[in-house]
Amino acid sequence: MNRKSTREQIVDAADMLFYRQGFDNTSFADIAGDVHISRGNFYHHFKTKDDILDSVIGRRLENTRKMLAAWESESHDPAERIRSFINILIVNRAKIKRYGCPVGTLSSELAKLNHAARGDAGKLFTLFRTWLTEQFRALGRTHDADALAMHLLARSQGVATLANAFHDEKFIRAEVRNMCDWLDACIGNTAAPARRT
Amino acid sequence: MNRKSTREQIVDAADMLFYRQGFDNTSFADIAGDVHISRGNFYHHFKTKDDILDSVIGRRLENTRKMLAAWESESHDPAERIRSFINILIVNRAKIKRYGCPVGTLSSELAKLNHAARGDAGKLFTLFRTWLTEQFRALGRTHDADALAMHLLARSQGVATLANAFHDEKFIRAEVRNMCDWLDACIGNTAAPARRT
DNA sequence: GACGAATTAGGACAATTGTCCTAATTTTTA
DNA sequence: TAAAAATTAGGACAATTGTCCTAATTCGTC
Repeated sequence: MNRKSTREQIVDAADMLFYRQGFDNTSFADIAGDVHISRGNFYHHFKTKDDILDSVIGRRLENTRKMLAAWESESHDPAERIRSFINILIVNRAKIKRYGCPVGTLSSELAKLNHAARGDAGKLFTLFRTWLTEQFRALGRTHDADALAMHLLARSQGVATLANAFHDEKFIRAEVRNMCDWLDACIGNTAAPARRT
Repeated sequence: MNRKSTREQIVDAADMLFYRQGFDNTSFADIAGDVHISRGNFYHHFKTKDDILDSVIGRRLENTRKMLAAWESESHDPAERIRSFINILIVNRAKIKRYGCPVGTLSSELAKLNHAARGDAGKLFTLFRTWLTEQFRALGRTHDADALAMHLLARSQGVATLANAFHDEKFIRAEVRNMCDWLDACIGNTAAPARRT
């Protein structure tokens, strides 16, 4: 048993619903229905809807940090670590096909809403960017590590967007192979490496 | 003078607002304010908000077809045509930085809303996909033309998403160079070509 | 200039939204 | 067990939403 606190349950449900339906499109009623509490009960745990969003983003940031730390402990090889990043597209392929990338879609939505939490959502991207940069630097690509990190980040974003638009999991697999080949070409090679498409 | 019809003005304003603020986040009041008409006037031109969305998507489809036709008439070289596609990231860089890609963000939003016009919005992607596939086929990449088209489409999507998230135009320019290099490596070469990052 | 059609303004309508209050209930503490 | 604190339910509240009705106005045509 050991039930989670109501507050935790709210953040859990909100996290999932914001991902599946979008932040703006998710109402207090939606979350309340999921958690099986009354709508009026929210105010005791969160003052505003934006407060829930802040908690959700905080939770995602924390989970992401844990995931990155896990990848670091699983392998000391930077290339293998980067492959762990690339591979989340495969691990989460079913959800990505249905709802897109949780980081990218939230960032895009909050940008359109011109929402105050825009910057906080961007921190999720920064987390991956900084971490990837470190790995590429460890690979010896000291001078263009950040550019490589951004490049890889962009490609995984694009894959998620198209996989969602075309409802295509096979495309994810093909592009993951593509990215792994690209990574192999990067390894221990400062000059122009070969690749295939 | 030769003023546009009210209906056209509504679609114009809706097109812009849906792009900048998102479809769901744009109200009748927003559009009415832009066109300077009363809110009650809408029903004479459109029965529902979804009807406006349909018109906006239809307009975007038409404009996209015109753009593709223009690129075809401007050059008979498939590679040059593909470069025209890549270059829209540069042409629209300011808007992309602020609002992301109009195709990708609409597609993502309608997916989250589970909106009926999801499929229609996807046709915008299909338009680019089919056209790019034709160009790669003309380049001699007959067996993997569609994969190359999807790959390029995904990369431009990712660039738009990250440029928006990080408010970074320089990144757009860098990735456009990157994509052009990749294209050069594709030209007249069925085997694995060289590239740089 | 008069008539009919097209267009427009203004507002009613029910539904939903986020917010916030109060009272009841449960849980914790002494 | 009794008092205090934390939690919950239910609903009020104003604002906004998309929709749709009616009356006034503008327009083109004879």
